Amino acid sequence: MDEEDGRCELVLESRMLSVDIHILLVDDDATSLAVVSAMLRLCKYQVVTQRSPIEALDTLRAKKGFFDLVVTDLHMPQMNGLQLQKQVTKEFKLPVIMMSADEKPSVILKSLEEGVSFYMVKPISLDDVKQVWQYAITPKQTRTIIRPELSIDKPSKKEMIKLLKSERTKNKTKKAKETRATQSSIAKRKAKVVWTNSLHNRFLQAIRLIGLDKAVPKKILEFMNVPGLTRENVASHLQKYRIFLKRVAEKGACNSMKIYSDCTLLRSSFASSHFQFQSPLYTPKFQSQHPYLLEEQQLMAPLNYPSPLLGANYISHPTPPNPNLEIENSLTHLENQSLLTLNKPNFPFNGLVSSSTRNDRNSVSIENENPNGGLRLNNNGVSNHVQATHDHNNGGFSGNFEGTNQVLQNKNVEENGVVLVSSKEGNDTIAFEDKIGEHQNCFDVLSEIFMGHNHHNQTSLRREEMGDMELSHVWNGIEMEASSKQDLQPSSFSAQGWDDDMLRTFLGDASFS
DNA sequence: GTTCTAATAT
DNA sequence: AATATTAGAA
Repeated sequence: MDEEDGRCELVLESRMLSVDIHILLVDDDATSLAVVSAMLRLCKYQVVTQRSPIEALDTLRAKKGFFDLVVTDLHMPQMNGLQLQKQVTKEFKLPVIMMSADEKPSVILKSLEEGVSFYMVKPISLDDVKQVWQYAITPKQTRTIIRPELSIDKPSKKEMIKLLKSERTKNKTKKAKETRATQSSIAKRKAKVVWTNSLHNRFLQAIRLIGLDKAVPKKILEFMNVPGLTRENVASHLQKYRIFLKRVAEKGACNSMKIYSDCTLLRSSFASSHFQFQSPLYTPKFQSQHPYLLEEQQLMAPLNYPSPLLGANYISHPTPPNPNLEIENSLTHLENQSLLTLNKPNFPFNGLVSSSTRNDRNSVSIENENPNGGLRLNNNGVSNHVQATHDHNNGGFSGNFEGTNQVLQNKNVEENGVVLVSSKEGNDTIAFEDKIGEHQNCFDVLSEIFMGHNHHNQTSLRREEMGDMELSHVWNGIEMEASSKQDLQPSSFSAQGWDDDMLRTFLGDASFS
């Protein structure tokens, strides 16, 4: 292995960090091994290759502590990828990335369930490879937010072949040249922060706590309390977020239907590209299975804040309260209605959000927790229609309607993929479903609608844990949990429960007649 | 001098 | 399209 080049440079807070990521690559197929290895090296990882999983384990034993990550093929004769993963996790506590041409959801799910960190469908793209470092052990402090911006143009097939040739003939001059060019372009611009849904949720949470009017980059950064994130990162994101708010304010609630249909179109185009599933790194269950991830919990400690209505009590959470928070200055606004206004473009529901997977379907449900009125959905037996009845006793609207029809009236439901489905009677739940493999997890659609933000490359998928018929309440990341905890506070925070404008968005104006 | 924000670059 | 960078205002 060449020790001189192959460095992965990350820019973090104006300082250059140089981190070597050592990857053990296992694949019985020689061609595949060569290609993937070349791609990894192109992205400046340190790679050791191995044709046999048995020998791979020997290598790991011989060089204990040397590797940060194992990337393995799934189908191998002596020992398959999952067996290897099990052994690697048990013996070395190393993260394992699975590769396979198999894109059957059942296979992908099985792998993730077994504890694989990431599943890449072959043929592997350079984008896949660029992401790989995030699952390595080494750059702990940066893993969740900073990605090295390896400004390499996607090589054409010809270039890839050329690259492989130069690899084989060890054309070092050319390689060194390429490396230098790449590194100089890396040094020029900072690594991009990937605003994942969870990071964005944290951003929104911070804004809620501060108040939209007082939310400026420095303060948001302080509240977000995410190591490595800079004021500039937040400023940039805030700018985008404000543009989104403006757009929503200008178009008004009626036109947000248009936003919805735009989203579904976005989804359709995404659905044709191949799927990537990301492990739910932040769920406690996942973390408990992977000791090396426990540190991450501290890294992304949930925002915590005292509830003014609960006195000195903190909302139950294992982590200590955010020391940056000043109750007197920051939370007084929560006692009036401004939160409702704030919530509107973000997360209008006073309830719990979960997404899960059941059989071949993704589903997302929003459950209204407001005890004083809200939306009630009754199962009318038609799976892609929803019936809603508002609690009349509490001064809201009432009536039955088929929401899906209203929203998707001009669309072919089959094409759109996302359908509204009703839930158990009395559950106060709106649920959405789509088909795995044909469409993106509908959670991303909801993210787009509620938060004006959708990170298409990071589709997350949750497994159902309960029985067959019930949707499980698996939190979609730690920030969702934080936000649900906020919503569990007394309803004075969001006086109306369901937001009328949002209901119009989903259910159409006819529902209010 | 620092931070914010609109504009602009990548 | 998303994020970083910059320049001038606050």
